[in-house]
Amino acid sequence: MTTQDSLSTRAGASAGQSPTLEMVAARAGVSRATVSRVVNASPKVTPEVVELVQSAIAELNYVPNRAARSLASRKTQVIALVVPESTAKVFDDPFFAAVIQGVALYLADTDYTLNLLIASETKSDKTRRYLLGGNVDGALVVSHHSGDHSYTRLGSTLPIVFGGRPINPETAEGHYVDVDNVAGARVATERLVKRGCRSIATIAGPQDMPPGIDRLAGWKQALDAAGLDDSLVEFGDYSPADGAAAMRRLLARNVPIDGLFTYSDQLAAGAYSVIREAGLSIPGDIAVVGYDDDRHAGTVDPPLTTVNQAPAAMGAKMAEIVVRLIDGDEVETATTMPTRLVIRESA
Amino acid sequence: MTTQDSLSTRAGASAGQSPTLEMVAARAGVSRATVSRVVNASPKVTPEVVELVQSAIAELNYVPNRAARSLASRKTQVIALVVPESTAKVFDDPFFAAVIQGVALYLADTDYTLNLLIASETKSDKTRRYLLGGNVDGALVVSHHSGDHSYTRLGSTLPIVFGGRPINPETAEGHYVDVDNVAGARVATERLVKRGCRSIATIAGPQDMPPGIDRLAGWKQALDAAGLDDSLVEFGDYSPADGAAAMRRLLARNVPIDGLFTYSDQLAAGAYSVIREAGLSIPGDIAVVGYDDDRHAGTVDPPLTTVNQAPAAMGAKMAEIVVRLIDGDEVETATTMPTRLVIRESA
DNA sequence: GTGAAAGCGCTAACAG
DNA sequence: CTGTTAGCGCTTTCAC
Repeated sequence: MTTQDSLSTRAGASAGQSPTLEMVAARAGVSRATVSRVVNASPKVTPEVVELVQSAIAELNYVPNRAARSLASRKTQVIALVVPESTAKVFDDPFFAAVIQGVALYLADTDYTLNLLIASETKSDKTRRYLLGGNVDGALVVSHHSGDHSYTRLGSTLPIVFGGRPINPETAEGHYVDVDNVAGARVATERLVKRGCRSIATIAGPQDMPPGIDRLAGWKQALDAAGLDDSLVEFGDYSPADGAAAMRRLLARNVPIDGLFTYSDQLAAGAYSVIREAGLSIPGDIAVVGYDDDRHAGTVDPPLTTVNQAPAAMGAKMAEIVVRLIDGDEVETATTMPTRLVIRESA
Repeated sequence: MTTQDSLSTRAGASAGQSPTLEMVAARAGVSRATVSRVVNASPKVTPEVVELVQSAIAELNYVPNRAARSLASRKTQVIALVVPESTAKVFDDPFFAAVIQGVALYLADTDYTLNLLIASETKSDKTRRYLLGGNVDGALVVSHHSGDHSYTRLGSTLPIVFGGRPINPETAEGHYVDVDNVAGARVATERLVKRGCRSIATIAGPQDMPPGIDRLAGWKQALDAAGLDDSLVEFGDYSPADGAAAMRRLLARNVPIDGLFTYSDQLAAGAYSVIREAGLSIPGDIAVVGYDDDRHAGTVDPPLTTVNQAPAAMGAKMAEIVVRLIDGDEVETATTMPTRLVIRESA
């Protein structure tokens, strides 16, 4: 008589309750152990029996229960992808979005499940405990701010790989895969040099994290190697607006500039508008090279020459590495992904 | 002496094996059932005992084992976020990225875990079975292509909510949250009308999916209400290049145009360049309103007046709804998120 | 090669 | 309000 109807939502399954391993065993006329072996592709099971079990599985449309399997095997088959909240802007960044995509795509072909976890700083404890509480087999951490390598400590307890080099590799534990930012920036800048630019400026990125530091370093290397002045640097953060502001500052120096390398395509977009406002042409007056090869790079006017980092590949690599780590393989601590200069029309 | 150090990665756990509920019980001098009650915040436990148990939990740094809990309670506490692979471009789209972020953020405050699942069309079966195999308590589906509502069928078996209205709401099962695209487009167009524009064109989006259809309809509604001509429509897809091409076609009609509404900010960006090429000014000659309020909207020149959809809020709403559905609550099938006109300088 | 038995860590009636 | 008793569905020695 009670209003238990709302329960139906859960109870509704009455029709086809998920078949259990036991039901498969009964149907195939073998023991549960055997079914388990077949499911786990154990080598020592008679081919005929395998056949038998498999068809039973198919007929019943059996799907192993993850929780049970996990409980019994003491493996979760779950890999956490941790995104520090301060870096939640990560989702705003095509680069990270692609990394995440790469991770998900790679894992889709394995038996691992991806646990997307955004970790708010206020409850970093909760996250930490979740990770160490035996709820995941391994973790991936992507973050903008190196400071977030607070998770670095987990490295000794749980297989973990970071996206991007930690601030202090010597100190940090855990593996990481990074893109070769200095080489990328160097090659980008060299493009400008070869083009004949003699006064090359840069709108650098945040210097509190590796990419910002490395790209600036790469720019310097190229300039120094060419014997050019390396004092034309202004800093920007992420948005086109930052790029515009930085470009204004650069122009305000009243020093002729014929080449520009920016920390990101977004920054370049901002610089574009200011350059144009100033009545200058691209690449005629100022040739510009960006970084990221984001989706807008090819459609801005003129199409932007930039550095492609294959972020999806990086994500896949990270995933591949945790999996290997979980399997107990030895993996070198650092993995560096190559970068590629994409030449379009801005330089 | 040996270089076995790297192995410590896995072996390190030897020190502190995760404490079990039983250990907590022993330490607190109560039964496991009581500890379980405390952990699950059961109302009927003496405050003193709660105290006792909680300190034992704290001391032991106990974290409940999800698999065991799930197995015993027959709930997984997992919500899947399904992203059809063809829509993997979703990660390229700031809108969807924000939706995902909204989902993750919302779930972070609940006891649910987010399972990011990219579903390749080739193995949609695998995905389907995974979802129905009792591995998740509910699912969220975000996709560009309405066709992907193939997952629509799961609605009757598993709590599921879609992002965006299905092609055919009457036929589809499951709940969905959508943004009010027609209202958004109408308001955007009305802005143009109020501004005094009498010849308002539109660069519409793909007509094979709801947003494209709805935004075009909203534009028409505003025009019809004002008694203006609604024949100035050209179609574009996603890129600025499409927008440029469509604008060219519009201009080629040789009909005076003083207002333009575009399906997206990207399309507007393309239109911008063509309008300028034609020697026309914005908003002087042609006022333009975009849609999406993407991160570039505020930095283009002139800053674009556009429609903001609060994608993160939509994601949070989707998450909130599945959770309610899982709890057995009744929730209206359709939820519509409001839209907001962001007035800048282009109109 | 296959089966039997014993749990994995936790929740859920059911007593008391 | 708290303890007892059974499992949840699967893996895993250990015999046969």
